Amino acid sequence: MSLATINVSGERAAVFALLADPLRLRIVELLAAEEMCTCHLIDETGAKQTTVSHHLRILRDAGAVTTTEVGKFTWYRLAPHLLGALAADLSELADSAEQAGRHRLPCAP
Amino acid sequence: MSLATINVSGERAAVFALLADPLRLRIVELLAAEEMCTCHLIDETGAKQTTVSHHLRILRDAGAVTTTEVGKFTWYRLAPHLLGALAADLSELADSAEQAGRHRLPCAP
DNA sequence: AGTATACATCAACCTAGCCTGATATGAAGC
DNA sequence: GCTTCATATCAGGCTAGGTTGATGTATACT
Repeated sequence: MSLATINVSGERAAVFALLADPLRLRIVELLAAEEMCTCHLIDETGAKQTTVSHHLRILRDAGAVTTTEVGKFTWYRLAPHLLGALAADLSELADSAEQAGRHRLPCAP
Repeated sequence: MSLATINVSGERAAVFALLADPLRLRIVELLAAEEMCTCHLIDETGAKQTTVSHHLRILRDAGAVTTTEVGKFTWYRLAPHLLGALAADLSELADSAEQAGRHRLPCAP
């Protein structure tokens, strides 16, 4: 596998990893519906404050969310194109899987 | 958060987790292009046989791939609708994120 | 029958990542 | 200025999961 391929798969895998935790995926789903501040997310998920803050940091570090601070509240919204790009990638993958010829390569050691 | 919601997010997160490892994602990408046997996947990825076998087991257990045994070879193909369903879910999420009204809920403790 | 090949499983190790209690920071209100 | 509230960070414990060498199990070949 080429280095480029490793990197591409690695970067995409990193974005999938963002969605691979149930609580973090739930947070992303909530933010997909509307902008929310940390207190809402704690309320809606029922998770501890530190836990929610931990996952928000992961999403922030990955550039998946942006923040606006208003007084003592911090508002989170989804970064616009990250999910869209991933959805496009995944759809393309699913399509090629659908249309892939089912011929078998020779097994020639 | 309701139990149902936990489960839904949990199941979806589990599918995303399948794609969250670079090597496993690479394997899925390769299988999206054509049916392959283990030896091809080892070749293409450059990973050790046991490592590839380990990831194939995870994909098998999750129902993401199906196998056909031909002699001493095992052919893997992607399960047809798993990726498609996930792509649809993700696109829906991305769309709602795009169209979400940017009003802010009150923060009323 | 004996050997080689393809693949799976096992056991052990190691790292990444999640959860949490304690603590820090910083804005609001009195 | 002190307290309160919202949120972030830190440090520690624990678990899940990735990698790997050794080993098991078929199948194919001679």
